[in-house]
Amino acid sequence: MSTIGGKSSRSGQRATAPRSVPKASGQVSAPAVDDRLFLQSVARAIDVLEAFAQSPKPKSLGEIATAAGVNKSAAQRIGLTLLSRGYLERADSGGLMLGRKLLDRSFDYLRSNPLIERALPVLTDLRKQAGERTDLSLFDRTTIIYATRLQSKRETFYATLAGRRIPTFTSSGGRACLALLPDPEVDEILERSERRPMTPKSITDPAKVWAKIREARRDGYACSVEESLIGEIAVGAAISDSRRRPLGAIHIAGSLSEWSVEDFRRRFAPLASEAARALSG
Amino acid sequence: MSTIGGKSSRSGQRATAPRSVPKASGQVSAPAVDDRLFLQSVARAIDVLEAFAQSPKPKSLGEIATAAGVNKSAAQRIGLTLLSRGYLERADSGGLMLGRKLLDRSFDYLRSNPLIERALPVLTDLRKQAGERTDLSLFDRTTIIYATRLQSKRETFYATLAGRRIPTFTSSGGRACLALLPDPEVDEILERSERRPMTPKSITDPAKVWAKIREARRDGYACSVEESLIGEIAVGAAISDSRRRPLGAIHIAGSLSEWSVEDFRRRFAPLASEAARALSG
DNA sequence: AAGGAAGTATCGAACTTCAATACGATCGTG
DNA sequence: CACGATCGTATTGAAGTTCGATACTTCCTT
Repeated sequence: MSTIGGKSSRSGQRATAPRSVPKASGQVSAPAVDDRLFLQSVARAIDVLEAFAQSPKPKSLGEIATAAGVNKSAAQRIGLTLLSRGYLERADSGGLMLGRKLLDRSFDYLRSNPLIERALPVLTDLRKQAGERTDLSLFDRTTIIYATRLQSKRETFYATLAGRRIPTFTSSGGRACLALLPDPEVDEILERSERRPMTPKSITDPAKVWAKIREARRDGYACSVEESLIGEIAVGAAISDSRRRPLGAIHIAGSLSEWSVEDFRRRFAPLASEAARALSG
Repeated sequence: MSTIGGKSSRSGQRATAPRSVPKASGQVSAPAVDDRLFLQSVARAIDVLEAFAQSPKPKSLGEIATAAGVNKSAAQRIGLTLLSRGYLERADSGGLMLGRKLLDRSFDYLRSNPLIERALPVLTDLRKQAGERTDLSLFDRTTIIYATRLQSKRETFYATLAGRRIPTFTSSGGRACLALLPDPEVDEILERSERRPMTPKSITDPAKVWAKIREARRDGYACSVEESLIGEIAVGAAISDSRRRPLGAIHIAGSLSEWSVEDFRRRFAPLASEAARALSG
């Protein structure tokens, strides 16, 4: 997957009306841009970086070219440029891999997001009080992104990393966010979502997801049991802005080996809801 | 700060020998690139993103242009391109701010780094055993980057975020890394480091830093007291590869309000060292 | 009402980028 | 040991993509 239009997107007709550039793929959310203001080489550099999302192993220039959908010359130019800036690094094998500089940018992002700054002390207290993993997620339409994760025990690798995305409709916090939206918008998001289940227990049938969302509207929080990880239960409560638009959610996650579904909900749902309310404006 | 050559870096002489492109600024570590394989527009797009490092607030196109050292037209093109890909977002104020997609890239990076995957369970156990904050940092010559942070109590905002950089010579883990390097290389790193103290207690005098490094060579770990944050003590032990080159370090950090320097060292230095040894190969 | 700043849009020039190609080195295999 | 396949690297002519100045509109501030 990569930019669609292949060859030359902006060629030939110079005096035409503004054409919009098609988005890469996947989630359709970012705004389109007038053709003549669109920088092809920048977009392709992004394609190269994003090519590592599928498999983040070191790649040769040829592999990069294939994965990013550019020719070898472009891979060479882009690769060397990103290398010189630290966004790619040389692997011991000689190939190119993602570079440490990427961490700097995400640090800047985290630092720039006021919600995260406000939420962190609340999350910390919550984790201490609950004794279970506590996450802050950011709502991004069809997916949510975990921005901060405070684990309490040993967790799976992916349960500890910030930046991970999960379909909104399978996650407790995501459903809590959906519960704040008007019906048509929920439908649109469900429509656009990739309906592949993360676990055998994932609820993917729109009707059943809708039932969970209505439940969340009633209760003020949402719950998911083994829908993103077998053996895990989570409750989530949405954080909203002043116009009650969802910004993200607070999650509390625990293990079914230690809790019954009912006990977990009873105990932690109020904590999550209260924390989320404190952060909403 | 941005690319140096201002106007046209690669103009005129087509048939010249390869010239290297000067690095942007700051840390000199990334390799230079042959002029003719260097993508100016990609580099400028990076400049734009990096412009938010100084102050991550939303910026107008004019502010971006100034901060990144490009003209307004370039800021417009780059800004819109990055916006269309989600690496910038529109702020409520109308300006542009960093976008959530940045988190995806750093997630890919974290996921791609085998050390991090191996270290996380070790770190988790260590945090549980120590009951104090436990960090994994990556060695990057003049600076270290915190890649994973497992807090135990309420911490300052910056002590919780991954991606943060700190001068190698002030950090416990950084000094433990330096202790593995040959003398001239240490000198070179100290030379290149920005010697601005992070706190009044920061040791910046090269001779005194060297004393700490020798101490680390003797003990197998390093210690820093209030050098990056007032009231904080930390011990760090280096993780090395098969050739004993430093890859990063394990840090254990606690509060001076709860520990004396000696007690803290005695108790946690062995834990950090053992964990680091387990991860070295 | 004037002045300023912001976002947006346009355009011709030409510099930067493009893609094909070539070269030397390495590697694994027949 | 030679062969073919890939790798990273480097070069080149062509032209398309990018450049930067400029202008327009809108919105605030003074």
